[in-house]
Amino acid sequence: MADTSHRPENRYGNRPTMKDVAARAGVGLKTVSRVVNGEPGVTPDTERRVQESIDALGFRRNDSARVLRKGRTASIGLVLEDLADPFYGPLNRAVEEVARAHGALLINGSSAEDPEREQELVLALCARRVDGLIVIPAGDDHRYLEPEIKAGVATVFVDRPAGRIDADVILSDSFGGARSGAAHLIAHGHRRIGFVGDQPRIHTAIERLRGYRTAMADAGLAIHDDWVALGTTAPDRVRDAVAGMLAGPEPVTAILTGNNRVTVTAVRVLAAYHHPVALVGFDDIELADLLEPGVTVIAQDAATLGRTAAERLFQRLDGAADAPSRVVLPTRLIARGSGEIPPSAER
Amino acid sequence: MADTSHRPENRYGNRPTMKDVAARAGVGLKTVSRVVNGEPGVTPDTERRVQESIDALGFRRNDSARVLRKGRTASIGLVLEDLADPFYGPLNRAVEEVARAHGALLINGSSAEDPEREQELVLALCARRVDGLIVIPAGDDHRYLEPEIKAGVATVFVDRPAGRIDADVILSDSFGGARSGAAHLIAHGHRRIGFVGDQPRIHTAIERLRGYRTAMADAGLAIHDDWVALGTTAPDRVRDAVAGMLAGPEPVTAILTGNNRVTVTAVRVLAAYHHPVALVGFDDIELADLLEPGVTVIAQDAATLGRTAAERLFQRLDGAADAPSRVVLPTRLIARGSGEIPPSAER
DNA sequence: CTGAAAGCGCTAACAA
DNA sequence: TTGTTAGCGCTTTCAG
Repeated sequence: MADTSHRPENRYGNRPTMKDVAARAGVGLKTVSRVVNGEPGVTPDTERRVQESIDALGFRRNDSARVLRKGRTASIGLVLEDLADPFYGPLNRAVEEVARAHGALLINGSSAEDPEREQELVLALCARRVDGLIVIPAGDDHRYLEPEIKAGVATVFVDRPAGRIDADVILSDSFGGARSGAAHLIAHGHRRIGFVGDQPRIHTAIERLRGYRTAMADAGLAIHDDWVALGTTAPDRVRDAVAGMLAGPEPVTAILTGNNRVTVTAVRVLAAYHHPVALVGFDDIELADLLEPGVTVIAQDAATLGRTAAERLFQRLDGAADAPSRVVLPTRLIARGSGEIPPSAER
Repeated sequence: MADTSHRPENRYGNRPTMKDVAARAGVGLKTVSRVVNGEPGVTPDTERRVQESIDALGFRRNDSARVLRKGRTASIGLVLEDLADPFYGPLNRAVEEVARAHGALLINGSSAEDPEREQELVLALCARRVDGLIVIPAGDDHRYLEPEIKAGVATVFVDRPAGRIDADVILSDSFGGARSGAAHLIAHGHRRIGFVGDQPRIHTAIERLRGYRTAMADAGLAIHDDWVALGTTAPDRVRDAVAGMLAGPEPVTAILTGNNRVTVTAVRVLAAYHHPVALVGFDDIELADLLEPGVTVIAQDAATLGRTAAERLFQRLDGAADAPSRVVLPTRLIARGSGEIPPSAER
């Protein structure tokens, strides 16, 4: 145990404070503060002496104290569903880049699609006094955020709208995207089309289902009960859902999947199936173009979703006080083969 | 503009403090603190009155102030290369889960493979007084961290070792993995094998190259200069590198790629090539099993990497003072077809 | 069981 | 140009 410490013990291990630096440099506390923060009004000579003390002591400003005094933490929180889901990677990164451009750090966490965990996380972030919050909601009731928002925590929702409160939101056009996906399959001759989506609690799941229903109705096609399956994205659940649609009395000839997790599993199931079945997936997935057939998808732009949300957040932080807005980004259908497979001959 | 505020203005928008709660409940400040923190020694009746005030005022404890006083922030920092890279998603998530289990929040950021940005981020995290740091290094000199570590910031490196300082590190067996990948190709009859890797500044790139060289040497095979290409993972660079190896005077019949980003581009190039070329990729990639041929990979377990690192970090935070350790996790070769393609007939 | 006082490390406001 | 004083909102200490 080396005994080099001649500095007073303090709670951060053994960190020098501005006071220590000031003492060593033989100047006042405020002078150190000025040097550390690059404020004007310090002789080059004094500055040099202070800087020397800083280096010698290994001083690093304690931002916790600074935050307490200044009232802004220069950090924002991002709550998403799953940090490991590739869909959220680009979104996360885009938010980070905007935050960085504004000198803010990013604190983030996964709700794991659990409303309670979402709330717990969000409130923990509020206790840390993040300046703003970007939330991909898991729950559908965000009234718990009202006092926070009233207290000045800027909040933007992405990917799904807030529940029961009025707030900024950035969405992809789930309804339109799903509708065009289903219409695409119909245009290629399909009449019996299945929809495998996410849990009905999730807004996008419902919207995509609605898009599918609308396209079917527009084409005058009835939907058999067995053709719609909402639920978790667990591979087993998806596997069963797809198998069910393929095996029933009115087997589908095409499937529309509700998100990237579902698509990946559906691709696996269909690859092993004895008959060609058409597939359109919501969300683009890596390597989709190289599969045989390529996977036709309705792509959303996750990075733009994140960037737009973060920019909106910083507008709010910079004082924008207009009414909450709702931005809906378009989706894009990318035909790669799987969505253009014609209905297979009757069994 | 509603004028409901009869509370004193303070800097966080308009947030009530413990003092406000105390005043309203007609109790002392410390009593509020006790209730908020669930400390014993408060009459049920008093507690009820305080709780009522808390709810009415929408009070939320200011953790910044708490942190200043207590010295621990209950947050850890994670610096990785790119939040959008699917390889880091599971790692990130695993770290988050461990942090959560320990009641800590996760602050994270991307170094974008830029040593300066890494340092900037790390020091910003230190200024926030994160309790600990998990770093996937971009740079190769971490002496800038010495004062921080000495001051008590626990630090664990993952995926790549620290440069010029002694610290805990969790790695995958890059050397062994690459060696087995190359040996696998050799066992399948290849003699001219190329290696396309990441930038030579990156430790794993060098280790994997070394694994490749060792396997070749073990088999008594010479390596032509054109067969090794290190550089960025930009698709264009990889495309050119692969094309070069395929076109030279001594064209390769098989390729070993150095990470997931490189593999994805190599798969694209080879899919468009007129000749079958064998491929083994470092890192598993989603849907690799469904391509034709399936992509043979050397898989590392990113989640375990992250979990192990986080657990080590919390051991340190809980006082573990043993010498820095180095953990090397095994990799696993998954044969799916592309690595078992025999050398193609001479042109 | 309860509360008053001191102080965490910093910055704002003012004085010298 | 420099330093002093008074907090930021909380927890710790110690006295009622």
